[in-house]
Amino acid sequence: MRIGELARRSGFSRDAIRFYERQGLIAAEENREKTSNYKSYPEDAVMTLDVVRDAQAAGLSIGDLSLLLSQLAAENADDFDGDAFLAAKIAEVEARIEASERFLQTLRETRHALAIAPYET
Amino acid sequence: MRIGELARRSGFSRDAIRFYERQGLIAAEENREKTSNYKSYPEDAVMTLDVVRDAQAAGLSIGDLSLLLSQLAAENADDFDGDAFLAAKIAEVEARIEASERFLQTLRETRHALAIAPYET
DNA sequence: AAAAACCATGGTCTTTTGTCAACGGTTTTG
DNA sequence: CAAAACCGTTGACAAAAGACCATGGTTTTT
Repeated sequence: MRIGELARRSGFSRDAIRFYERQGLIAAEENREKTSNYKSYPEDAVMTLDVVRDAQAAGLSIGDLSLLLSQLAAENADDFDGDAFLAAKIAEVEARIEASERFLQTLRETRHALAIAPYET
Repeated sequence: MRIGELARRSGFSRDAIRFYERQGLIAAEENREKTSNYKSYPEDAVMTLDVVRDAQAAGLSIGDLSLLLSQLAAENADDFDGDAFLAAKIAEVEARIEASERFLQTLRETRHALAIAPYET
């Protein structure tokens, strides 16, 4: 598919998609449309971008994601300890979720307090 | 307390604290140390910064936080619908937690797959 | 066949969240 | 008291994650 369709189906802008491609998160298919010079993206780019969305929500940087995804598709698992990296990222995300839940609690309590006494001066 | 102690106790750098102060997240006490011109921060700034840390982990921007905190200390709840804002932020954070958990699952599955077959080419 | 919509590339611009450096004062410590 | 550590202010700089614009081609629609 071309970038426009990918944008529609993924919910990202074309510019964002091009940016992700430059960062190595997704790749266009090898052979461009010969006549037009248009790029073509594989079906699974949509799924990859879905993961990217969640990963960003979880606080990962594009750089981290780039490492991870290249890791998944890696042919040489030698030059990089994937397990340690994964373990570290898992711990980070867990910590972020815990902090988010603490903060959620704060928000809820605040809301409650405002609902009870909205006109205190 | 002065900024150095606040930095030690909160875990933020002095520069970050000054930045937060400019953004209105915390405030120094009114009267500076007369002779020295040093600022003095109240005890509860430490707690505020703890909340700031969690809020950032939960994906809130400084701008959002600034609104929220000013809302909490507001004397006029009129010009701003605090409840709607809180409700929106609560929904956002909940969504982010859900996305984070989906991604966490992806990470764990990936780790598992790598642990089982680390040398696949 | 025009017009409208799409695409690639390259470059600039923006926002957010700080960091760093410099300068001149202040406080604490040896 | 001198050195070291601290403080305020200002201003420059930086990295991340895109948005935006211009240019010049390509498809699709009318």
